[in-house]
Amino acid sequence: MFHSRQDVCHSRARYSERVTVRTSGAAPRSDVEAADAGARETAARARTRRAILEAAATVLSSDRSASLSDVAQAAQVGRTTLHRYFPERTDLVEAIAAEAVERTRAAIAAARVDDGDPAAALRRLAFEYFELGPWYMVLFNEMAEGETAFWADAEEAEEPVRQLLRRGQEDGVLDDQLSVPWLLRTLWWMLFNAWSMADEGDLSRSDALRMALRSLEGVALARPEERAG
Amino acid sequence: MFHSRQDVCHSRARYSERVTVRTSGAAPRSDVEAADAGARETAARARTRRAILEAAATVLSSDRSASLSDVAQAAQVGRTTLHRYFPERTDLVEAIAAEAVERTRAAIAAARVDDGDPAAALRRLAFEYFELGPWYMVLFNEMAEGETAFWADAEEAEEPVRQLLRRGQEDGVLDDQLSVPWLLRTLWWMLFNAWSMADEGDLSRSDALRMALRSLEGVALARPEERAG
DNA sequence: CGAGAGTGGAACATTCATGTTCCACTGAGA
DNA sequence: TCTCAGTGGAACATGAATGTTCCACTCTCG
Repeated sequence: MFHSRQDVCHSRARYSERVTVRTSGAAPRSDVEAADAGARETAARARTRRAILEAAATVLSSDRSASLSDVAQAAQVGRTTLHRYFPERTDLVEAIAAEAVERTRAAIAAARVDDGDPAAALRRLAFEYFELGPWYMVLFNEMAEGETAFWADAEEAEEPVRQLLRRGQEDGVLDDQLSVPWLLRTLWWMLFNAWSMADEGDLSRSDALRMALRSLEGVALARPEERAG
Repeated sequence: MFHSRQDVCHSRARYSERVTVRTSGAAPRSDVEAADAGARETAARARTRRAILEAAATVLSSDRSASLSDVAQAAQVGRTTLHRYFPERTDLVEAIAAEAVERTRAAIAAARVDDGDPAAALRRLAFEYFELGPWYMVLFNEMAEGETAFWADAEEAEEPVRQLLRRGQEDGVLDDQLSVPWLLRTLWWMLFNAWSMADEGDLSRSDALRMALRSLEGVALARPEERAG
């Protein structure tokens, strides 16, 4: 099973091999070499790279089956150029994943998850996470299986959040009948729900966020009145 | 945008045309004709059809990018045979969609959504819906855009559920701060969450269902203590 | 004014899922 | 036994996305 994904990986491996194997004596003729040299990250290159990444996040988040042409077009960049920066689709997705993890860390830091009331911290976190919408939508669309490396990174980055949830449960502020992984995933799903409804235009972004927060609190907050039962 | 999906539809239209256009006088040589004649639904054909549909639901729900070969293999059927029953991928997905809507109606009926306490009815419904897992996972995987016909059917089939939610809100049993569409989608997302976690083996099916129900109630049930605020 | 980085476009090769055809095999019923 | 529906497998055709190369253009910087 999962042949298609595997095959993508194979072809990538084959390509990388071809690139790296080239002994330095060979004529540095092709465009790939130029890209390789550009690892120095000129200002121009950095800008282009950002544009592509940004566009990719937007396009791939709203249309799971968008082609690289679509991405290039959205980035207002030739398909060739796109390939210069991200030789294969995998590379692009990996870059987006890296960016997503990066932003996740930033969001967690900004939410100050270790400070004060866990419920308030969770709320702050949800606000921050909400901004990551497109980035994670891409990942959930593109990466069905495999890509274990990314998920490991993401899990590690979210460790503080898990700690927050545990703390909340211990303090009796959060429902301890629900497991930490469940709560974490619920957080994400709530935000996905909000994102997609906002995307489809059924709802304003702010209304979506409001409902997501309210729902999240409904799920995660301890339910004192039930404790008797 | 969304070219690829469109193109699939185009090719399908082209094919159908070719089939239907054939005037009855032509020599009934090809396999397609045989399939056409088999519309009588022999017992054997019905069984094969079921097997394919069932396998498709299983495979396509757990692996979004599974090929028709994978499906055929899972159904223990030749790829040729699969194409005899469902000439194009679209046909297969449509059949699954139809089955899903069918089962949705059945689930709603079984849950007796119009009877008694809305909260209890919602709980019953969640139990019933939980069984539909694979069928809907396929649809959410395959049908990114378009397929409006299906979604219309699905929406129509779920009208009783919307009515239930409205009733619950009017009775003060369900939270009226959350819109009915939001609640409905939340119900589905909760179940998805449960399905996927169970699929990945992180959780037993029953634990997953338990948490989903508890979470759902956390979201949907009115929160009396907050009413003061 | 050159030189070279950065780019876009046309074009080609490859790969894969898909759709389609044809033929041989099997088993159940007339 | 003959027949025929149902099937599987090999094979070919197609179309799309992808990966890759080459060339011409346009800037900017020396």
